[in-house]
Amino acid sequence: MAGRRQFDEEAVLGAAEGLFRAQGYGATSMLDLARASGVQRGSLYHAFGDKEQVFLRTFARYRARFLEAAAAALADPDPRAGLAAFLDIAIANMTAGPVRGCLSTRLASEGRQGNARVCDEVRVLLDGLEQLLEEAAARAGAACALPPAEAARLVVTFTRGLAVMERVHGDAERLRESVASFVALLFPRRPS
Amino acid sequence: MAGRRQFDEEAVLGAAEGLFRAQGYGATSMLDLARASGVQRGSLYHAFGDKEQVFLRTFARYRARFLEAAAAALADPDPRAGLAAFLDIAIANMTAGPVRGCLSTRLASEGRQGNARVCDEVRVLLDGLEQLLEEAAARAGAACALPPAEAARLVVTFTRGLAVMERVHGDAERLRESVASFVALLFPRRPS
DNA sequence: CCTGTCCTTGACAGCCGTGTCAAAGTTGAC
DNA sequence: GTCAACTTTGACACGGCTGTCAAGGACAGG
Repeated sequence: MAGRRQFDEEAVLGAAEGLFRAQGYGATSMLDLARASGVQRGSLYHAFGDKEQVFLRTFARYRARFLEAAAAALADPDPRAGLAAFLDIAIANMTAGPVRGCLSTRLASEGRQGNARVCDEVRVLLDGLEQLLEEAAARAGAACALPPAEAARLVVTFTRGLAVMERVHGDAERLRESVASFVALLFPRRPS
Repeated sequence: MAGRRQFDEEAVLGAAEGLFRAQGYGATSMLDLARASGVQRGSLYHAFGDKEQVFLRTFARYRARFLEAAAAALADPDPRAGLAAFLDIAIANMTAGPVRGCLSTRLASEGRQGNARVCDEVRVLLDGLEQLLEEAAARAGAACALPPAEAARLVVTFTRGLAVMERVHGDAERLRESVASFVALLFPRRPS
């Protein structure tokens, strides 16, 4: 029952991600994490320190994965298609799989009141995303109806709104309709 | 120390609104409500029943106030100005005063996991808002770059995104910049 | 004045969550 | 084989939150 570490750290972080995503940071207890991962609470304290550390490890993993996927989608040579692909990923990210909800938006909503460190980490993710979007918008040139910086901020803000609407309606199709409207607005079809 | 009710119910609901706004539903305890309102916990249970009832009373009051203000702003004969005025109100709603944050977005983020009843109430508010916006967009006619229903949903989604960004950056000016970009997109200036 | 009704207050039991720790077991290196 | 280092496990003390309740005070109507 002891000796070398018994549990798979990746599996724990995966379980933690699901819980944080569904319940947020504050409402998730170490007991929840222990139950969901099948690891004793004491072992988690021993291995990670406390909940904040579990979170930081979980979120770093999530952020890397998310930004990588976003960059890949935005790399499409057609900027309009790239934006659409990115937004598709964003929707899939919050509606696919057993656990719904957008992790970063869930965390962001708790604000600094919840945990300042958590809030800072979310900001880093959103700033990184804004950077990617701005570069993509810059590549798009005049096809984009707004200057790159403005477009990037608007897209970030819009995706946060999508995540909130997912919580309220739980309807992925509805989100896709909003995305279509939004893309049409930001990348108007040229009357050629 | 007893006899007729000692406290002002409105004052209690006002304090409750501030707490729910800043901390959300789940993270606000009856003890918090008691401390913030200066009313003993037992009295609150006696007068309201439980936290959910306090919430429902608080939110009904908030919703009526918010929708009324929104309708007033959107009544502007110039639809573009109406939308801008509404978005100004939305920003003021989440950045003015001692307590920051948007109540409905904070609540929405907790989703059904938090409390299904709470989520339902928020949906009622957002549906009501969408209705108002759709009517305003219909009045705007071709000045609005999207069909009324799509425009309305997009505006609702966008305001939710604004609320999340407020949590992350706490910067009202930044929100106003996003609003300006968004209005420009939805109500493009005619090259006359 | 008296009585029923209502409100306030402090206390209680029960549950949950945290963070710590000692006991006990396992492993790998020497 | 021995030993040190490490992990697991259950237990503990502590504090917060909930919902309830009995005791007691205050008010209004008869």
